[in-house]
Amino acid sequence: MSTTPNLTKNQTLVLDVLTRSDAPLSAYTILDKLRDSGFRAPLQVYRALDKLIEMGIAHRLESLNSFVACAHANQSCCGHDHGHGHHGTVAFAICESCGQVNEFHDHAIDDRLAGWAKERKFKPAKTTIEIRGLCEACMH
Amino acid sequence: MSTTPNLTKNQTLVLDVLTRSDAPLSAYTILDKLRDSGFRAPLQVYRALDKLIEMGIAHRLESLNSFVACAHANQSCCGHDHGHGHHGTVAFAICESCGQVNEFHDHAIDDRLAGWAKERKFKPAKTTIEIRGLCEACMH
DNA sequence: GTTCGTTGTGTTATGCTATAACGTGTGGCA
DNA sequence: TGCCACACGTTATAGCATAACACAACGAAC
Repeated sequence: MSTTPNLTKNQTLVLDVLTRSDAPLSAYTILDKLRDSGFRAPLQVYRALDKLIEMGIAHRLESLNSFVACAHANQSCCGHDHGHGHHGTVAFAICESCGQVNEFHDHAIDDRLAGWAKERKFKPAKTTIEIRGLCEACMH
Repeated sequence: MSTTPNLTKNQTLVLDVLTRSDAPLSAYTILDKLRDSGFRAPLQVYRALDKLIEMGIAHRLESLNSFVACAHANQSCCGHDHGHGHHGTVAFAICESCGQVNEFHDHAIDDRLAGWAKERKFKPAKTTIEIRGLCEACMH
């Protein structure tokens, strides 16, 4: 049932690193972690990331210049399966203390943004929602 | 009634450049535009930008690594005046063809994000909402 | 199977974005 | 006067991203 196309060797390596990490990673950090696997240049990382993001398996966090594996890969959303649990726009809550990221989505927000866009005849291609702050564990 | 503190010389210069531009500018582009005014180093721009953003007079567009003047400076929002028209979170619609940016805010979205945060005891510090796409004029 | 286009890959070089570290100058204020 | 806070100036460096070129692997069409 999975619509995941087979990943290439480099894509698999990058995705594995992201999946094993509990915090976002920069492209250069990923590169360092993959030197033993034969990676030598940033482009090898960026090219793999581009594809993973295009497939919806990874996300870029704009406010951090770094990357995470999709937390909802291969999950359907609210009964609809669009491939990789592709649910409208994804939002991120990023703890500035511990670095942990919480990925979620909210149809009400999607609708609201879609409504704004429709009114103005603006055609959305990609939407970024990132909340930076402190998670419960770090507020003490 | 304005709560704007007096801006320093460098802050004024940077804000003027942003205000005159009809599209976001990168820090280095601002630097180039201010060489004749005596600017020599990126830090002069970044320091001014930091203050302007702190005051809410300018915004950073995370997905573009660039900056705009606040479109709502000195305006109150829905009857409430919090200084610089400080209304919850601001969202941006960015046209990837012409570069124009539309700044807006939506209380329903604010409420929704605040609700999510409250449920998880997450304390938001700064929220980024950016829609990239095509504006009406560029869709033809 | 050969030809050809597409896609992934490897490598070098370069450009853009942002901050560290240090020093100077100025104005307010006890 | 002496101190503090803050803006400013400068050099150097760190961190993020892509251009340009070359080669290899694969599949489709003939």
